[in-house]
Amino acid sequence: MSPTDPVKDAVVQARRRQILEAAVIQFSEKGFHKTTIKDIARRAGIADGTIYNYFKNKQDLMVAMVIQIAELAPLMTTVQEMATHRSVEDILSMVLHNRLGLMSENLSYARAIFPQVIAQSELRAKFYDEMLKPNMRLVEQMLEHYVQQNAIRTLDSRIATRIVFAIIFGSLFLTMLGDDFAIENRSAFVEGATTFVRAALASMQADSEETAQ
Amino acid sequence: MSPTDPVKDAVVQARRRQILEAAVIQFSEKGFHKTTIKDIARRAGIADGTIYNYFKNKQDLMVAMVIQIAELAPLMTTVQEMATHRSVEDILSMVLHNRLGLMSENLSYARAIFPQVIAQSELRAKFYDEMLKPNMRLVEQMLEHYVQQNAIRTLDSRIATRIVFAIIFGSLFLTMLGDDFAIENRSAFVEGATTFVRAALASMQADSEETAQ
Amino acid sequence: MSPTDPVKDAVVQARRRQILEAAVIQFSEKGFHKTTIKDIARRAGIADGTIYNYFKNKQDLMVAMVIQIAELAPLMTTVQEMATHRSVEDILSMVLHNRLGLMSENLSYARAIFPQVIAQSELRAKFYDEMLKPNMRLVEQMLEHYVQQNAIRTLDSRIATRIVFAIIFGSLFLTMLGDDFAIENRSAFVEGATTFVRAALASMQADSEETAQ
Amino acid sequence: MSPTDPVKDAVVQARRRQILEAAVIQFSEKGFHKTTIKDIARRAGIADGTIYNYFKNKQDLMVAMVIQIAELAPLMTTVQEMATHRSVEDILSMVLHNRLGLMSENLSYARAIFPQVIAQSELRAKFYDEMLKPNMRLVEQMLEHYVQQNAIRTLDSRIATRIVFAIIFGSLFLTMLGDDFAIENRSAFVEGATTFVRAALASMQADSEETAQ
DNA sequence: TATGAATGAGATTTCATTCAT
DNA sequence: CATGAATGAAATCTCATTCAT
Repeated sequence: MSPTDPVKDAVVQARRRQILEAAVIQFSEKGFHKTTIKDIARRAGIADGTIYNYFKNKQDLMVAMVIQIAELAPLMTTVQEMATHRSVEDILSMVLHNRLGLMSENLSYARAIFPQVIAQSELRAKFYDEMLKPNMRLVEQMLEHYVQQNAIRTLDSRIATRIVFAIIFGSLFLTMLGDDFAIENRSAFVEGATTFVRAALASMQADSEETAQ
Repeated sequence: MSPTDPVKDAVVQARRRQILEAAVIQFSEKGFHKTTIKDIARRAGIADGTIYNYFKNKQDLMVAMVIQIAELAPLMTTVQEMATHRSVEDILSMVLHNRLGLMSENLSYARAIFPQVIAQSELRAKFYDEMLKPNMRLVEQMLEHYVQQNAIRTLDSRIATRIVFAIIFGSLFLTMLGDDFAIENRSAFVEGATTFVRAALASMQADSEETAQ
Repeated sequence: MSPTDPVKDAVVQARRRQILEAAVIQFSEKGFHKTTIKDIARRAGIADGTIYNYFKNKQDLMVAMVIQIAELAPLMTTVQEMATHRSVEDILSMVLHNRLGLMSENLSYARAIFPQVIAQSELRAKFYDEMLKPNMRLVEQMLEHYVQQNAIRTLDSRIATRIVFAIIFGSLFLTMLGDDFAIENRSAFVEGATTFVRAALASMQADSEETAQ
Repeated sequence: MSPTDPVKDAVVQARRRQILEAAVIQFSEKGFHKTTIKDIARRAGIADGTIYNYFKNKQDLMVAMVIQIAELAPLMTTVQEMATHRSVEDILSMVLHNRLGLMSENLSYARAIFPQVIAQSELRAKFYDEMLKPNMRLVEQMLEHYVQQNAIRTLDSRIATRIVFAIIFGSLFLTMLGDDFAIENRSAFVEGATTFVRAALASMQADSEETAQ
């Protein structure tokens, strides 16, 4: 068996997934610190010690989760595909839809990782560098592109990007804080947010056109 | 000395504040769990045991912080004062300015409490009921008021409210995640967000007027 | 390995016994509260934490001791075996011999548990219900039996029972208080007590016979 | 004010009594270790620190209680008064009545001190030397006296003494263990015990007379 | 003398991690 | 690889005692 035996590799990956799934559930229910390795092992149906064959330590489980979240989120390709064909508004609508959907589908992940991502600078840096920054950069560049084409103006693209991401993470926040309305009317809320962003862009575009005249 | 002796009361309050300040700093730097009672005591310049003369236990420090944050935030009166004199856009601008300012001034508090507020349902409920819900309700009612006056239309006031609060908390989130731009260009960002919201409202209002014709 | 694996079970029982023995010695020497978990662990030759794999907490060690004392004391069967063949005096002699012997052989246990059995109502109830009450009831019923056969009279069997048990526990008490004579002349004392009880019964029986005539 | 100022002395004694009473109640209810100095101070209606003006430390409260119990129990004089006038049986009856009565009247004291008296060798020695030993010695000597007068025989006076005291402490024990019958039928039980001891003595005396003939 | 806030030593308990089987 | 008992560091919290007022 070579060190890259594909069968063994698949087994290892399956085990890692099994453990991570158990950990996500536990962390999201009880928080990182109140969850014990025993809790995770029980839920995964394995022995405590086995976890240490797949993860360096408890903290490493969190790191793996952040990485997995980052990998789970291929905003890039989707956006790039659309970028050539659509208007700014369409792109931003799509981003909002896509991200908000992703987050509510993975609410357990969010509850599991965000407390630690906020609290631990190491994890924070990882999340920012591997997930947030690339995605923001992408949207930013796209907006720059449209600005240069005079399709939109006035608003600094870095600020606009941050407003969009603020709406995304803010929505997640409201959901995590248990706001019933945001939870129960998710699709209406997503529509509303999209309309809102579209309206703002349209308005500002109109303004800039007027100014340009 | 009666149980409500004012001098003693002031001393007690001062001690509580001294301890809470030390705790906020430590929690925001190292997180709730990695901060020990000894850490807090040292930073406050007192003995470990003294903390327990002012707070029931470590968790009680968190609860006190959440309560203090809620008390620190008199959105209500401010909004109500303005509500009679200004336009919707002005009100929302004010809310955004006010809340975003408050949050970045209390970033330590945010870093200290949010990980636990997300992770602990008890704390979450306290934060939601005492801070978030009343403030959202207030903005919601104000929007309802303008809707009835035909000053704005189309957008469900509950959704609009949530978008505004999402922008607020989302911005806080980006800041807590260490987004340099949001931190370094706070005032520009606040301006941008305000402009954005104004533009969206204006646009939607225009739409509704057209529709109404 | 099933949850009732006999080998594992034996190992667990052995560990529990090892820990309990260490605890009994320490408790009897220093008392429950002055004995630390570390003391017990050291004497048992294990780590502090290991104790908690076998006992819920420190108090649980006391409970286990009381239960063990109760199980250690099969007065019942012994008495019942004899009841058909012997006289009252023989039975009571046997009970005295048996109990006094048991107690001085387990003086460490007595010193370990009685302070807590007296002080804690929960433990007191357990000791009374599982050890004292059944044994007293047994003697009581036996005396009732002889009373109905006219073999003895006059004395209320519940009172007689309590006198016998008072002698037993009182002797234990004197021993625990360090009365040298009671300790050094145990067998003479046991003989004396037996003679004493026999004499009392004989005398009262004689009285009742005279009265009956 | 001289160091033996009687007024001051009386005040000091009153304070000590006040504190000790509070301590006895608390110790008997919650046990020595679960009772805090604060508990005692509250019940006595004074401040924590004040207790330390009257007692060296918490342990000293126990010592004071044992001394007080010893002083409370003037068996000596009573016995000595009677010794010249009465029979052995009367004396022993009196001793039983007196001691059993004393103990049930001071059940709180018993519950407060015995757990510690058993557990702490220092306290045990004090109790034995100052309370138990003198009283046992007294009864012993009295029995010796009657033995020499041929009023009684056969039974070793040291053993007889211990049986009597075993009955006394054993009764206390049953009471402390919560035996309802012993508690509710105290006087019947005391009568029974007296009858029992009388009967035993009478019987043994008869035996010895027969043997002597 | 009385007070009660401050102290800090010390005990219990938890639990991540290791490692022999 | 899997297991889970053993480990012991570390943290919270209590409370007897002190001492400035």
